[in-house]
Amino acid sequence: MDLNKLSRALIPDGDLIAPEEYEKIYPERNTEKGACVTRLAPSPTGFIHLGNLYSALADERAAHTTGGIFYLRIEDTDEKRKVDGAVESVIRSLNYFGLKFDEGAEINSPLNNYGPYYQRRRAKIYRSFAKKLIAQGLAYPCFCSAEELDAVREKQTQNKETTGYYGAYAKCRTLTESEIYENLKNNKPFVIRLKSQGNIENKFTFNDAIKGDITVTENDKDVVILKSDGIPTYHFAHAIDDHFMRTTLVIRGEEWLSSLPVHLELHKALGFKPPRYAHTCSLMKMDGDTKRKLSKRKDPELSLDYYRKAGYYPLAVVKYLMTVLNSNFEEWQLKNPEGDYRDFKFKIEKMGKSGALFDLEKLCDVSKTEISRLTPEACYDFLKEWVDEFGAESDKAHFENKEYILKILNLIMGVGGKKRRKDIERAEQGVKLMDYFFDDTFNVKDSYAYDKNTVNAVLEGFASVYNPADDNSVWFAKLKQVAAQVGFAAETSDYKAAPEKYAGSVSDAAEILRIAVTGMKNSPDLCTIMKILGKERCMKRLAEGKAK
RNA sequence: GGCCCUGUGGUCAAGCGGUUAAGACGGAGCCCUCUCAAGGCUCAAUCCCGGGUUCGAUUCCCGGCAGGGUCACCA
Repeated sequence: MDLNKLSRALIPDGDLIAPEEYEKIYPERNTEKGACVTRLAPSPTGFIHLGNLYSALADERAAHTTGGIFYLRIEDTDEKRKVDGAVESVIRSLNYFGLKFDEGAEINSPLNNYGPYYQRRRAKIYRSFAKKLIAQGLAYPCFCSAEELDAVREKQTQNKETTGYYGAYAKCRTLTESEIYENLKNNKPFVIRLKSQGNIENKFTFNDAIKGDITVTENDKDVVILKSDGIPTYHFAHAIDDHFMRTTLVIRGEEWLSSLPVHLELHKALGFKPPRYAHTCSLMKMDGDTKRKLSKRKDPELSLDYYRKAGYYPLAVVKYLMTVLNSNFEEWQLKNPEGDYRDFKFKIEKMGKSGALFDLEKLCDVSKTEISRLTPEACYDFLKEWVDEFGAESDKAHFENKEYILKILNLIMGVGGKKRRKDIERAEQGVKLMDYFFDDTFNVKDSYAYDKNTVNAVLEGFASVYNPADDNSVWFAKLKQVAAQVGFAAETSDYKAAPEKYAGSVSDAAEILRIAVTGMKNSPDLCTIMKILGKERCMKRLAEGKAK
């Protein structure tokens, strides 16, 4: 059979560039030795969740800790998956979490010499190589219909054989020249398949950057490389793109591990040196009582927009993910509390071999800690940004008064101060925490544990002696005095020694006062709160807080 | 079902033939204290099971078991 003629018949495109030329068009990158070139290669569904960020972070760190390049390629070979605005959404989401691409789709970069970065726009490259493979006898046309393939698969399943297009099942592998041209003449749709040279009996060991040595068998499936619409499958596009975009480290989910033999064979057939692979374990989620991989379809609450909306501090999300990525990150951070996570020596080899359960509680802890380290100004900016986008009207109005919010953050939340409080775990909840500082959102949540007379005696008593100029000790001394007047123990120790002698202790008096002023049993330092609220507002609350 | 990966407290996990089996989150308790938060201290809690190899296995080997992944003209 004249294979050159066949390749021209199958790929008649007149505008193809010879395969050899591409080595010159996309030369090796002149990065330093050891530099990793990595990529994020999403399909343009526009929906990215925590799992994607996790893997993107691994890519980004691997590149940027080695002086390499992190680029964005869009795998849009499946038309059905396309969503408008998806690419911008990916970039925006990643930027929000501080991850930046050096190169790629929709990135304005001087490094953009390896494009186009959309696979659909690379059709010529793929077709040029498919043509070459056909001419070499390493690929062939397959005219089987979906129905025929289904029937074969069903038969294989029944016979408990491995499903797929291989060996004797690869019907079109042995088509005669005249059969092929007859089919072409009849415009019968076809795909191009790899003519696998592998043998399923042969095992070989492959080294994965994360999993270590993995023993697999050679591929013997004649996988589709060009679909009937002339667009490549993932496998073929991956081999060509990662080669010509000069990716050195392919980091991808472990769901790809099983098709690794295909990819290796494809590289061999194309004459490419395969990149290093790192198959990451996916982030898991508890579903009932079993673990399950995070899923786009099933877990919309894990979309990155969800975290933005809930107001998690973006850096905290990244740091949480870092702890999952490299478990020694946490220790490093403990030793370098001021350290930028970018200074941590990320190692792809240190990544865990088993899927980690996503731990929301831990994320919350990291988020709280990060926010507590902020200066009041930085915290204000963070909260303000959230309020502008997601806050209620009342929140927006409150945040117009920056000085007042800063006072609250500074003194009450202890943000940035020595006496750190970790009250704010995310913007949504932090903003709510401030409600009682404003008259329109102040409401009484807790109720008094004492009778009307006692409550009112405490409130009236304190109102009559309160002076906002008092410092903390004077303020507390006055409270003790009022407490004693209504039959409470002025010293907690006295109360503990003989509870039957008192109606309560000074802390009970404080509770009454606290409920009147903040509406809650629990709050930060009351004396400071009252100073921020101002005398007028305090007196009003003391008066209105009286038991009816 | 075939094939591949994984298996240390509730969770994330150090460990890499001999350890009192780190640390973090969470839990419990105590201290501090006007309550809460924070902080300090303390405690409970782990090597999937069975065989080997070895003077000695969490660690190495084999077999189970369990969990995950994958078997498309989807990525």
